[in-house]
Order: sequence, then structure tokens, then C-alpha cells
Amino acid sequence: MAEQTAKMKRPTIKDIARESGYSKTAVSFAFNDPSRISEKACKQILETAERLRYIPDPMARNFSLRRHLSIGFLLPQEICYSLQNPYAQQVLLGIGSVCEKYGYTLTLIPPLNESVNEAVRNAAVDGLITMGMQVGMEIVSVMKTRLLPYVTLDGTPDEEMPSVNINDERASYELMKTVLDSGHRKLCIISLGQDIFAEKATKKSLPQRRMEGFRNALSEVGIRLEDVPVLVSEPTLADGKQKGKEILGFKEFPTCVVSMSDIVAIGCIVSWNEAGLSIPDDISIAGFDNIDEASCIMPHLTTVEQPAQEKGRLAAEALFKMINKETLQSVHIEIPYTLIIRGSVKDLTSEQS
Amino acid sequence: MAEQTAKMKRPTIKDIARESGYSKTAVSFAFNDPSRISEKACKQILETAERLRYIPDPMARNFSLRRHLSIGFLLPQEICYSLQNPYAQQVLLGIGSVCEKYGYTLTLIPPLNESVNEAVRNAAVDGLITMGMQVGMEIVSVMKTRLLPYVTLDGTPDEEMPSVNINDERASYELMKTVLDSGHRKLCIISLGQDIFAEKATKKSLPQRRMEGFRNALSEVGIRLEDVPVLVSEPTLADGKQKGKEILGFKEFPTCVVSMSDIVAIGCIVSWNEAGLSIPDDISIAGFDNIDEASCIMPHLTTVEQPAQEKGRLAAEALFKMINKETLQSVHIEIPYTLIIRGSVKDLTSEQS
DNA sequence: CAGTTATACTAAACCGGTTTTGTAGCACAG
DNA sequence: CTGTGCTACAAAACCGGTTTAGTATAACTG
Repeated sequence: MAEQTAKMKRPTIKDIARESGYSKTAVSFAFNDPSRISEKACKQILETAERLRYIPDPMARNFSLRRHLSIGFLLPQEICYSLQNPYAQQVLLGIGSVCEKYGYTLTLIPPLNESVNEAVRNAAVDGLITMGMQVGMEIVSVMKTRLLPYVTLDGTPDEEMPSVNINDERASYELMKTVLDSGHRKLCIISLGQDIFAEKATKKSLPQRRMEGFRNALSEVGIRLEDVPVLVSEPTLADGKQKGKEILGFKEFPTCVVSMSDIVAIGCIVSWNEAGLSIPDDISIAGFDNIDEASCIMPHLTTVEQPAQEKGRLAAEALFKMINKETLQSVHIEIPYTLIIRGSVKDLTSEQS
Repeated sequence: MAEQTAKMKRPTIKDIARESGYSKTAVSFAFNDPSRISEKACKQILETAERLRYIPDPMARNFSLRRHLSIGFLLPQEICYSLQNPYAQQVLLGIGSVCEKYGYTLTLIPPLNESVNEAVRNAAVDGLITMGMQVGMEIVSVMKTRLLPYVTLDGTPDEEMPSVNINDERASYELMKTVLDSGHRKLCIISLGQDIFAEKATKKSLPQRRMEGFRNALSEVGIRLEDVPVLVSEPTLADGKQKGKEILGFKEFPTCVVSMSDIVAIGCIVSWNEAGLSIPDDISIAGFDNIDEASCIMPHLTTVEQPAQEKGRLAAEALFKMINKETLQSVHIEIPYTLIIRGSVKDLTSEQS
């Protein structure tokens, strides 16, 4: 009876060797390089393996071969939080499509015991894609110590930080300019959450870069960024709704809200709808990302399109190049964005106030 | 100079042992069970480790401890295909939230070389969550051979197939009954894609179970299921649009389309809108899942709500019980669904034809 | 004070593969 | 007929941790 019961341990390469009368080496060759042994031996070994239902232990193979066959997507927060944003989901899909191509799996890595560091120390992967990482952060040194290749999305480009980004400063400049060109002057900005591990970032983070773009556009019409109210929101629908409500309570009611994230903008619209406001007549709003929902909600959202899937793909491709030692130095990829003007920002210039 | 350069290999436990003057065992204890050695030894070892920037190799640890600290989400098709459906994304979030709780990562496992079997053979995980799996499929035997615990969602419950499901037959009966009660008689059904690995399924698959529900409701008004046109769609927006177009070409135009998936239903609506149809006046439609987009699109979709995140959570919890040997026998969980009636199905009974 | 027990450590086995090294036996060239 | 090279295999080392078994010393016990 070669049948396998729950109590039996799975057979190992040793069992196959013993049972087939050959050595471990021969068994290994039978599976990985049959040309190294005789046809007869190969046949016998594979038959024995089949009979004992032998499946090589992936962990042992990977350990021996010093690889994991998986890359990690490092999430700054809990999975069901980070991946709530359709933008992040699209990035995920992009990364995923490249993983398949290389025969890799994709490991989602949330913080371990609330520590991103811990998660990186323990991650069983051949490389990491991170979001919103900045130089100088502790986890950068962990990845370097582990000699783990990494690429960051929406982070701060730097010689020790391979990255894929759009030109955020320019994009947000254009977005803000559009809003201002429509005649809006009483504004409110919704920025993105503090980078949770921005301990000692030296260069400009993504929200900071976008803010710079806003500043430049604003200064052209004589508005100081410091005079514009700024809220900080997590990129989730729930937090977006929250901020929307908050804005309703402003004494100085803005004519247009500029959000750094579509999902937050949509959250605002939802809460404003609930409050009976009509958009864009009562209040205008612009977003960032051009997620699918932006063209689903009424009115369609004026936003900056950034190709999220493509971003994920490019980051993953760069990572695999590093894993395969094709590229040793740092990569920096800038991809194009598109300003998308739709109905969520009212044109105040064409009407008589 | 204890600095680490790219060329140097990472230090191993052996290096720390040598450098600190203690044994490998002592180093291991220093990290995992300091009470087993003296404080002095522990301090010296940890200092040495710090100095040499030693990080224990996760792969080696896991291999030695016979675990992976990751569970797998087995996808029937490519990642960017399977996870396009918001329903699957929600399931993913649910699974993810449980993984975090147990300190595990979540590995997305697409088919390897187009083979789900290959993927399962090589999966470096402690357990698997699958979607739409049926008994008798080859991968079931692979999972059993590997002694890998598994739970299936939307599969065919069976003693050897732990599962989490809603009562699909009953839910679709109710959905179809609602449509029929609204007076619709000329229908079209959009079923879900063939289960791609349904080689020799013995019991009823999810689309089959839902079809049974439809059949029961239809027979009550004297319609034979066989007389209703049925399309089969992949659960993606793109394929949904495609089916929508296809329906536009029908000679016998249906008054209502009943889809087994919201995303497909939404695809139909999009393509009908493009064709200038007005919904539900020109054609009605009902879906299944109640994804977020169902209440975003106009008109809001009449559908069956199934708590996708909750499904993922329950499946993951059951899986962890099996991994931790708390449950040895098979689990079957049935969770409640809710019929949600909104504007996408026109009431034909209240109007004079 | 002999015998037992605890403490603090080390050596060696182990996890299950792959890979290097070694060695028969045979074919073929010189 | 000897030396060289090739084929087909086996033995042993290796990957980097954990764990078991074992040992020396110190501390307790009767």
C-alpha cells in the first residue's frame, strides 16, 4: 500500500532514492536535469516518485537555491486599509501581471506587529516594491542590510532609492492652474496622510512635492499657500467622507476643494450629496489618480490621470532586472500623466456673479 | 571596518558565533529564547550581531521550523484578470485582515505556466484559499498530497472540501422571483465562466447552483429554463460590455437581463448607455454581489448582496484553525445574503402596456 | 562530603533539497 | 596496451537556521 494517509509524513527525496535504488543525486537529476542520468534510471525514479506521490518540497528547493520565487508588495498599513484605494489596487494588478510573466508569486506584506521594519526583516521574498518610501528611513537600511533589491512607487527619488513616478510637482501645478483658471479663489486642499515612516526624510515626500506644485500655481495669482486651509486625509473613502463633512463646517466655505486623491474626493462628494449639496454648483472638487470611479460618479471628476497599472508594471520590471542582476545601479523612471478636465469643477468665469 | 558592501555576503549565524566567541546554539537562543543563556552572553551576542548587521535569514528559519508564515490565495487566472472583479478584491481584503492578525503574509498565486496544478505544487505557503474549486479536481489531490490545508470560496461544498458560501440556489431563486414579480417574461441570463478546472466535477458548481435557483423561480410562472437564452461571461467589466453588445443584437430582445455578477451587469449598462439605451426603460438588469459600484452607477443595481469581505475573513479564520490543528475535520460555513432591490429593474405591472 | 540538580554552554544532528567532488567502467586515440 | 575522456552514478558537503543530546562547572541536598 503506497497510499498516503494523514498521519504519514510526506516522502522526501531520500525515500525516493531508497525505494528506487538510486541516490539522492540521481533523484534530483531526474526532476531537474534528466540528461544527466540514463533513461532507464530516470524512468524508474519518476515511477517511484509517482507511486509514493512525491512532490518536492518547495521550501527546501528554494532554500537550497537561495531564492523565494516571490516578490513582496510592502504595504504601509493593514492590507484592508492600504488596498481599499482603487489606485493601490491598480498598482497591485500591474505588479501582478509582471510576476506571472517571470513565474513568481506576489506576496502582500503588511506591517508585522505594527512595524514595517519587522515585516521587512522577516519577508520571505526576493525583492520588494514599496509605496511612498523616502530615503533615510530605517527600513531602507534593513533592505540594504538584507541585500534585498527594492523599488519604490510614489516615493522620493534618490540615488539609493530606485523609483517610478510621474512628475508630481508639475502635474499638481497644472491641476491647480486649471482650478484657478476657472475662477476659483477660495480653496481648500486635502493632502495625503503623513508618510507613516517618514522619520527622518531628507528630501521631499510625495505630498510635499504636490504641495510645491500647488504653491507655484497659487503664487501666480497672488495667493500664498499658507493662506489656504489644508486637511490631511488617508486615501480611503471613509476618511474622504469624514473630510467632506469637516469642510461643511468651515466658516469660510471654499468654492473648490483640491484633493491629492480621487478616492478622497469621491468621499467628499458622497458626504456632500448626503448633505443635500449640488456639485459643482454648490462646491467644486478636483482629484488625483483618475481611478475608474472618477468617471462613474456624477459629476465626473476633474483629475490627473496617472497610469497606475503601468506604474506597477514598470516598478516590477525594474525590480526583476535587479533581481536578475541585469541592472546594478539605481533606476529612475518618470512616466507621463494626463490632466483630465470633466464636470466637477465649475467654471466661474463664464457666469455673471 | 564592519561596514557591509554590496560584494560581501551577509553574515550568518556562524559568523556571529565565531565573532562573539559563543556557539551557534547560543546565538540562536539569544534571538529566540534569551532565558536559556546568561545575560552577559546574550548581551555580547546581540552586540556582535548589531555590529555585523546580522539579520537572521527568514528562509532558513522558516525551513528549519517547517513553516512559511504565509497563506496563499489561489487565483484561477492571471492576477490582473482575477482581481479585476471588485468582488474578488473584497474577498482579498477580508483574507488579508485575518492574515495580519496571525502575523502572516498573503501570497497571491496565479497559475504557473498556465497550470494551476503547477502553481499549487510549488506554492511556498502554509495553506490555501481557493475560489470556485470543486471536488474531484486534480489540484485537490495535489493539495492533499502536499498535506496543505485549504478552504474554498464559492466552490462545491463536500466532506473533503471545506467551504464558505451563501445559499446560492436560494438567493438566485429570490432574485429571479423579484424579476418575474415585476412582470418580466422575456429574459436573458448571463452565467459565470466555466470553472476553468472543472475537469470532472461531481457535484454542482456555483453557476449550476445559481442556475437551479433560476430554474425553480421560472418554473413557478411556467417558463422552462431551457427556453431562456444564456450567455456565459467572465467576471470582468470588459467581458460584461461585450455581452451587453451581444444582447443588443438579439432578435428577441429581452425586457430584463439577469446576471450572476454585478461587474458583468455594469459592463452591460455601460455598453447599453453607449448605444443610447435608457435603463431601465429600454431594458432592465439585475446583478449579483452588490459591489460598491452597484450603488454608484445609474440606475443603482438590483442585486443580491453577499458580504465578500466577511467571506474572505471566515475562510481565512477557518484555514488558520486548520493550520494550527485546532480543527481537523472539514468546515462548512453558510453566511446570510440580502436581496437588494433598487432601480435597475423596471416594474412592468404598475403600467398599462 | 557524596550525590543530585541546575545552569550555561557546545557539538552534532536535522530540515530536504542542490551541487561539488569523486569514482568506477567503458570507448577511443595514440 | 596505456592514457584520456566520457558516461552514469554515489558520497558528501552545503544552504543557515533550530533542536536534541551531551558536558563541565557550580550550587544545592541529605
